[in-house]
Amino acid sequence: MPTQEERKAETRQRLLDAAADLFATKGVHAVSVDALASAADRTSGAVYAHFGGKEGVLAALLERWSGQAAADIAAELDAATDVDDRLAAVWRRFVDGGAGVAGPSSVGDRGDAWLLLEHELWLHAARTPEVADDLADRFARGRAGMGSAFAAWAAEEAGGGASDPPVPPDQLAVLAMGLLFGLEMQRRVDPAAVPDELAVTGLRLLLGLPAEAA
Amino acid sequence: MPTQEERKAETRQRLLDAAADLFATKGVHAVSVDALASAADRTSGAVYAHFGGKEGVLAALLERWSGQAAADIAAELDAATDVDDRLAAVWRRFVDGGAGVAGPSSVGDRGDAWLLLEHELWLHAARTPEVADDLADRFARGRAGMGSAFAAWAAEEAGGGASDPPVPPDQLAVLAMGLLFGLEMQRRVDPAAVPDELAVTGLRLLLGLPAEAA
DNA sequence: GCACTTGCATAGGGGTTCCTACATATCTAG
DNA sequence: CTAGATATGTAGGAACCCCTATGCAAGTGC
Repeated sequence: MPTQEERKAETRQRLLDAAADLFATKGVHAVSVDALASAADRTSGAVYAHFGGKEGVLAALLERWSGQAAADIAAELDAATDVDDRLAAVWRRFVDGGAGVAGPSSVGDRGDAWLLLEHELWLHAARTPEVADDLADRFARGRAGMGSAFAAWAAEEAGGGASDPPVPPDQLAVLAMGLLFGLEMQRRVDPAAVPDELAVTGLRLLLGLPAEAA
Repeated sequence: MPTQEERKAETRQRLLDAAADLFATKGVHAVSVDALASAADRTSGAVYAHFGGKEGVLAALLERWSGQAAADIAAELDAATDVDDRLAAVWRRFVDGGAGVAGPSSVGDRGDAWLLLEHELWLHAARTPEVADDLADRFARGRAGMGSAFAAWAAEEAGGGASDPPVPPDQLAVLAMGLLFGLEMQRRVDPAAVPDELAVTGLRLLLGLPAEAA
């Protein structure tokens, strides 16, 4: 006998999970409210009671992910030891998709769908100023995570005699995030054009390192 | 008394222009066939006679632009003289949008809408393998244009004693295009995060040049 | 000038979607 | 146990959209 609040929380979770999956794989516009609800074993009534409509679901999804991606990337950066390993890990995170995107329970078979949704959100935000502000926060958090990681390991390597990064960490994060997004866009339609090594090389160049590891 | 072929060509042009404008500003899914036709002062019948449906319009739009963007970028690269000027011009081309996007006659007031459509096409292609091939060609042409320009001016500067680019021109083009796309994505939702100088700096770094001009 | 073709308009069927009342089941308080 | 509150299911109206069938007018070949 679950309490009411638990019931409510569960359907909310189910709806968001289903939305994350369906929106990413089929596209937001291709998913009807009924289809979304039914994928969550609920009906459209629940959707409107919770979110007021499809738009509300989208907004809730955005909020749910805010910060998580940033934390994920930062964690990834701290995990590996070698510079190239770290860079490769960051790139891989982009290519393979973030963890927990489809929710903890129903991990979708295709983890790489999150980027599609990210682009869908971006497209939506680019035409809707209020949403743009949200997405700007999202990006800013991601940059902050990367930036602090860059700063940390730059300081760490300064002792090792490595060269200073050519631009301040926060700006470096903008460039790195940009490169990651843009390379992934090309890779998605033509994987051969963007081998993993090239991505690492690009990141190395932005860091002011030689193209290839010594 | 226009000939039949002229009539046909004009409506085709009108439909494509209207589609370019509407698709970019409102998004493909938000534009009905009737709305599209009516914006071109025609009716849905004409749309189906010409393109068979909305999908066909999209494909025709893609074809119309193929190569043009590539040529534009290459031309832009050749026009300026200073390296930074060239890089800034490339970046500006991205920010302000390509010329002739909305057709020669009805230049839309917002030239920057083409990137939104580019993303829309990308999103569509990422879920539709046949379309992905088309878009891959499109990207490849863009890279080829940039790559040859890079190669040309690298050779030119080799005499001047400048350092070699750190990676071959074709790979450089992949990185540069990636950076441009990714920076524009961030700029769109948060212009302050991506000042023009930062974009130029990023491109300089990819070219193996110091972050700031001497 | 006349049959023929072609380009586009018109009208409407069939399906889908969004959203809203209302009904029902489930939980909560006293 | 009962009454009320709350969460979700159910049903349906109204709008919208895609697409096809058909009509008409404008160009074309003879």
